[in-house]
Amino acid sequence: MAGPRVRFAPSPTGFLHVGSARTFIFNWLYARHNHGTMILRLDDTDVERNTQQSVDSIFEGLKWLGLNWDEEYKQSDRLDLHRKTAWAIFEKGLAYRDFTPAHAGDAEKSGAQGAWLFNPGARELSRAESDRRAASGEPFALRFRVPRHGEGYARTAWGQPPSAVRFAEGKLCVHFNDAVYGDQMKAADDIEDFALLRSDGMPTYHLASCADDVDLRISHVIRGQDHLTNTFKHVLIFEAAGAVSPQFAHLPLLIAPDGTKLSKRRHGPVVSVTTYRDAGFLPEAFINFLCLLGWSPKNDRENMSLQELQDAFSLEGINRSNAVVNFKESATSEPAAPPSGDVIPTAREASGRHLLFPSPLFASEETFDPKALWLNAEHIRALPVESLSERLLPIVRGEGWDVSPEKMLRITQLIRERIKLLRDVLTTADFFFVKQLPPYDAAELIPQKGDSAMALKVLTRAREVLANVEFRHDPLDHTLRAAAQELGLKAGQMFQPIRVAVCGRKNAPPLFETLEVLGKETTLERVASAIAKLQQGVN
RNA sequence: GGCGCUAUCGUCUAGGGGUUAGGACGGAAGAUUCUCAAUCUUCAAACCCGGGUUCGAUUCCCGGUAGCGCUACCA
Repeated sequence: MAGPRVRFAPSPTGFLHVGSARTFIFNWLYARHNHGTMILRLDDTDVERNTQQSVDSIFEGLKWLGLNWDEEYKQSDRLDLHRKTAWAIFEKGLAYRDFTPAHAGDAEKSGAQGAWLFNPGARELSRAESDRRAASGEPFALRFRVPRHGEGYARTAWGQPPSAVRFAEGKLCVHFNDAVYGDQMKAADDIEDFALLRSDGMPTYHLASCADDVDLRISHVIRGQDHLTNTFKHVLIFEAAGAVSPQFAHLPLLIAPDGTKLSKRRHGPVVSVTTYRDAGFLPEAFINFLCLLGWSPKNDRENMSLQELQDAFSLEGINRSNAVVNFKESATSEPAAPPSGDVIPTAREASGRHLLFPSPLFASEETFDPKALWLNAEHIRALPVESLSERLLPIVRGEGWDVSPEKMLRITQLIRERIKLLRDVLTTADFFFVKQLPPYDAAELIPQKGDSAMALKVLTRAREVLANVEFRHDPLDHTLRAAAQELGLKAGQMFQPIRVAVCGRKNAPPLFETLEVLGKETTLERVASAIAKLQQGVN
């Protein structure tokens, strides 16, 4: 295959978060748009922090997105390649052993003066001396010998015309071109002698990443902008390894409304992909949303299918400034006690389950970026009813409610314009599923410009009339309107008490369709108990 | 501290030397309707600051400021 080869290379140190998901999606889109190859590579060289649990949750997130990849690798399987690459660089004289002990994580920031470049003495160590100390078992890190001004770099591998290393403005500079950020140049004297191999022999991220990119023939590296300045090091490694650098494209970062980077610690579950899945986002809507952060098709299109995204995607559409994922932070801060009942979906109350713990995972709708919700609603409406219904069914059943697929389909038609998240089915259509309506205030039964006597009159009449009508839309319509006229009421005044009696609330799908699905028996039962409720209130 | 990147409505963005600075979400108002939703109409809402270049800068250049990133034997 002649197309580009791109990779998504997460390090398994946590769940899949939205920023990583977007990086994955952009890589995928680029690969598919250009008939290339999508590679998944687990960058797991940090044995301390990697966990299997994290690997699992990353796969879980990717599986939900539903975007496939063509090849899969794990860096920990390829350590030999990394080491071989490192030592080849060493043999060229472009890396050296540093016997200086690693500083134990302290912040010796070298304060006022410039950045740290290398440890004194390590660079100049003769090869013989270096070999001797290594042979004696003394631990060392292998460091890259970043070309320095006045060190005769021309004698090394550097300096040939296509080199990334060149003189500019009297300084030795490293250069590369980024598809998003354009030409990038940095003085070599601002790049420290970074490590290739740790003293335990494990490759560092920089080395492993580049060695694998070479070996896997990666043509385009599309990743977060947090790697932009690392790229100077990478370009150096590629060249030292005798390889041509891939084309780089760095993505603007996704940040939280408070301007800081997204972190689970600070911002809670809204940064995890599975939260969106569990809240009832459609993967295609979530993908659509993420694509609009930091990329634009430049034609005002927003609501797009996967295929449309794939057709429209290009690196030129990526912009350079960070984008805010506009979720509500207050709703997600985890220790904040569940304040009042309104956080708890009524469906849960009704079913009497999970009552005590409104999991932050299912934080209210207001938690999510409004645009994400809007897009999700758009995608929900764009779905064929049958397929929407199929997705809703397991959610309803998961709540312990039994519905037949046939009934679910009819309900779906009534709610599809009324839900933003799949899970909203539980709060929007609950009255279709429960046998017993959750308690509601009898005052709700009272129509506009009416009193409880009017409500009683309406419901009493409705009970008589409904007992003798066929439960289909038109007969219901005619009968109830006629009843209203007969009672000298406006249609709305007639319908509202019935709606509340039957749904337990004022806001619900259209009345006749609702009654049709509910059926005569349930309807009459609920009207009867509403009448009882009213009579109770009167006494 | 050093180095780098960025800066258009609240948010996501389009645009570009001369525009009524466009779209979307969200907000407000109205229409429609048996409520809600959907739909439609309308409204409010932005070029970070200061210098240059220019007949003219929001756009180009420089400086400032702010935000973010990197500055690890993390990735």
